[in-house]
Amino acid sequence: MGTRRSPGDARTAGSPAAIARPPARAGSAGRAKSIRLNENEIYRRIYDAVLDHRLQPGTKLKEVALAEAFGANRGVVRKVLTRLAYDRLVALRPNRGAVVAIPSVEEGRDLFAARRAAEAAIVDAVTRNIARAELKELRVLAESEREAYRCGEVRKGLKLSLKFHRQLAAIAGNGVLAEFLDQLIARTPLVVLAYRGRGADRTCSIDEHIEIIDAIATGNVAKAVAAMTSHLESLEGQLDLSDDTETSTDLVALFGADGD
Amino acid sequence: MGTRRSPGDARTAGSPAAIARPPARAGSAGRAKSIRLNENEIYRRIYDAVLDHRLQPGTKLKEVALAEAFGANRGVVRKVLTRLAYDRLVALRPNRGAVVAIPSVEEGRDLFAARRAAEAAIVDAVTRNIARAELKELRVLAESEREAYRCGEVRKGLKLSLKFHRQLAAIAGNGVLAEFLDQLIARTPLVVLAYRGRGADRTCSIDEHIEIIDAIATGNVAKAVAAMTSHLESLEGQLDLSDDTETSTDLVALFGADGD
DNA sequence: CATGCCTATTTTGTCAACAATAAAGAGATA
DNA sequence: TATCTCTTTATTGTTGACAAAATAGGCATG
Repeated sequence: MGTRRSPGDARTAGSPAAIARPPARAGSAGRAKSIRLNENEIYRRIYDAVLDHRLQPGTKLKEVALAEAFGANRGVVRKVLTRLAYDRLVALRPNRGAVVAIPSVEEGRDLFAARRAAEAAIVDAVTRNIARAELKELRVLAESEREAYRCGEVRKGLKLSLKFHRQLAAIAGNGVLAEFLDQLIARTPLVVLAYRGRGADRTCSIDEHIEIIDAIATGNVAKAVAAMTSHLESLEGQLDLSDDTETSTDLVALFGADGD
Repeated sequence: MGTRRSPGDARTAGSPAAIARPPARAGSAGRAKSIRLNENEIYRRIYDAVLDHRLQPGTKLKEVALAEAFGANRGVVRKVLTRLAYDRLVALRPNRGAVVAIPSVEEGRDLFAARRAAEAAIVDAVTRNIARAELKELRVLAESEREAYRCGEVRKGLKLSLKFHRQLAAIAGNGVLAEFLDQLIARTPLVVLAYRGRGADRTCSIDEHIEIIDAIATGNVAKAVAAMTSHLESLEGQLDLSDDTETSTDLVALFGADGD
């Protein structure tokens, strides 16, 4: 059952094989033998690939190619794609297959607004209830994040940065909110990737994380919430979410131009 | 996502056929002929059945029975169940089939807390931005809701009540938040059904909806948010979400009892 | 030379048979 | 009579073949 197409043409950043390969660097560079992976593992691989910026928005995800890459059945891949579509990480167009989702600017803005709402509630609860040990853990986490960035390990830093937000949600102790935030966090990298402006490499500024922790330690709820809110606003501010974009908008801009 | 236990046994309130039948009263009482339904319609039917309190938590949903009821393939039913599981409306136990979800007390509390956070953000945005026409629409909606309850049409009233909350989300204009709220709204009836205390029939008190509208009309953001918050708290207050329940707790209580 | 139509190939969607697992029931034994 | 085990039945899970749709490429035509 040949994928006979030449490797050259898919200029897609992540070839199926590259996605299938675990995030680790190529130890035995030769063959990533694709041992049979089960549904959850496949899901996790693709999920992580999106979080790691290894999958560009718009990349087509063909069922057979993925099936081969993961050494799995096509039906399994199909189920995974369905789950990812539910997470809004991929878009499933009827009869036309799956692509990595391309969030619209509006979706991007809504996403950040939703994060502000959710994380404000989380920080509120955390500030009222946090134990000393949990606070300590947060500091340790932030410290290793800073360390990762200092050593230039951006991917690890990014991962720890996400973990910081998740950890806060866990401390807040609301499973429903935590799950929602998880979905929002997973979608954020796609927005960042699609709309990053000039120098927006560091997704979360580490200093702001520490500011948040300090504010929480204060016990001042309003201050802690404000710290989180401004952190998210600063993150959003690094993006270019002005009204244009949207593929069709290219045409609109073209027609609207006075260049005739 | 635990949800094990089946204390009262699935004394299946809704037979598959009853679920399949559209919410309308039996016009031609004889055979609900079950014309082939597609995936989305089946999904909607079950979804509505949960919202309408026609499906009790814990009811077993067998694949073949549903397939026959809907005149559909088993594979289609399976996909629908997967989607519903993602919505947390059904619990999918490996190799043991699907049941209508039985939310835990903790999940119930988290759900209401999440609703407070989400709807506070929504009311905040709405109060700042609402147009006169939209305000008018809200009043009309609340009025027809009151009318439905006055005429004893509880099911219609309940549906309009949910619509009120959704409408607010729509006015707020944040698609991501609206979608999240939609999921929370869908799960609420299950919590109500599982934990309703004494006389908790009216799920949303209509007067409180009108109070919310009035507060929004004022333009006072804090007041509007407070109105929504207290509305949700009053709703939650009608439930019995004390710490017990949870099947395992039955055992604990049993062993802990001094009856020996 | 560009454009529209038609065929070939790729890709997705559906289904039905088969396999694996859990529930139910019968029978035996203490 | 209660309990345990073994067999039978019912239900879920998986796979592969088949059908339908969309894309891509070639061909004729204006």
